[in-house]
Amino acid sequence: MDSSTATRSIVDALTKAIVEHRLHPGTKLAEQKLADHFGVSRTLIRQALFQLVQKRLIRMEPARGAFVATPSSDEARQVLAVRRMVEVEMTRSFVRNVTPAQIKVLKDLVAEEKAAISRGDVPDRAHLQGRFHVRMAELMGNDVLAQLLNELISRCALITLMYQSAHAAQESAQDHSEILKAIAAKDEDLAAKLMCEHLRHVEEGLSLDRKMPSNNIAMALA
Amino acid sequence: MDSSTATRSIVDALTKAIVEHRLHPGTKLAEQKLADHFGVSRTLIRQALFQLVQKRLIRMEPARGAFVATPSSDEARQVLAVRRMVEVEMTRSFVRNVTPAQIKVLKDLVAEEKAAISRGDVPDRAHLQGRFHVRMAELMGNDVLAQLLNELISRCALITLMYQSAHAAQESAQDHSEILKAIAAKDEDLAAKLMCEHLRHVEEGLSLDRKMPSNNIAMALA
DNA sequence: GTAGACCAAGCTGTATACAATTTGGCATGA
DNA sequence: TCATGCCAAATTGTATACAGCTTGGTCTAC
Repeated sequence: MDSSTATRSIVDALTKAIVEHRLHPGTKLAEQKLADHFGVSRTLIRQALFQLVQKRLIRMEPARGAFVATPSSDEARQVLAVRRMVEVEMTRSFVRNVTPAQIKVLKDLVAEEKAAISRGDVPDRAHLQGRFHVRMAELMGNDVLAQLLNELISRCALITLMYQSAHAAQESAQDHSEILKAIAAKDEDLAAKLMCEHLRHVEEGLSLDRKMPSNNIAMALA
Repeated sequence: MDSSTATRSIVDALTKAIVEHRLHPGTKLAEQKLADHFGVSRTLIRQALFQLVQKRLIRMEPARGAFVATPSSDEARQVLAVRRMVEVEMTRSFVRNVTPAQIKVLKDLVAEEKAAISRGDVPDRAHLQGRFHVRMAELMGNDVLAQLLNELISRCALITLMYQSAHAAQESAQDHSEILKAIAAKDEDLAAKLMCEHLRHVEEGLSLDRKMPSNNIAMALA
């Protein structure tokens, strides 16, 4: 088995668990437990953990271990400020070259998102909420942009888990619908404005009450 | 010694060597040689290499090893497209709240940059060229933005090494001067326009002739 | 009963060992 | 002369060993 794949699959599994809110902020990630779970040695787990540190999804404290990141509200605001810079311009660029097929892709995505919300599926909801934005970047054919946005949005998943009120998810899906409508109408200014407002809504929707973390790693990764 | 620091210092040293053009695209990074150089075991080297993969500064081929990244011209264009999205908006935001002290910081930086160019110091030049942009983000107090820009600019350092013609560096420093002038005049639109044009200049300045890599790791890291 | 010291168990940080794969060169044969 | 096959050396991928630190609890002293 090649190097990348083994470590990478661990990184992906942990990333997914964190983004989908199955591993909560503050949860300790003990190396031996993860090693047992994945059936590998601690060597590979450590390699994966170091990569997650760079993705800002976990933090490592010297001699104490790895913990799921707990972004501060300051960090939350900064991430969203960056997303506004990037995504408003991305939306403009997207509208200029959008095709009907691309609109359909996004439309289906919004439908999935709403379905996940209405059936109360937290992992799917958290995942799909971000996919709308990443998918737009992918459809533009700019992989660098897509990967960058994917990172920012992974961090946002942690942030919304910590700070976002429950009903804000529905509002978010509705925003996506309206943005998509503006895109379909090729109204660049409106789409950009709605995207900007959407991201402001998310920021404004952040409150400061944290939920308590649960520490059941095995269940989260099952 | 704590985990982060040991591995991190290796990551930093290698990042610096790559960004400052002392390690050229395509150079093989043999683990044992790096381990000997840094006086540590391969374990730590591998941890560092995996982090560099995520920063897109190197690539790892299964069972073959790590090599300094050789970004395609497509990737170069995509990175610069993202930088335009981010930095045009960043410039606008910066102008709105800029202070005289901040302008002085950037002014000194441009002076350093020009000095490095005129004395033909390639490492300093490569490093300072990017610092102008990162410093602006830092001065805004948005660490997330600063780190993100730092990553994009590290990749750009590789790109300009591969594709940028020699005299383009001077042009770049001149652009920085003019952007700074517009910022000092608090002319938001002009500063944003100049920043956008600056990044377009960089992109247009890319040609497709690659330089040959040299493989002397020890000298590059000395 | 509380505070502080101390010890054992567990965990992290790093090095080393070993299996599996690649690489480069040499020999062989067309 | 050039292609092919094969073997030794080197390199990567993973596991394991071990030293040092952290943690949690117990025991003692006040």
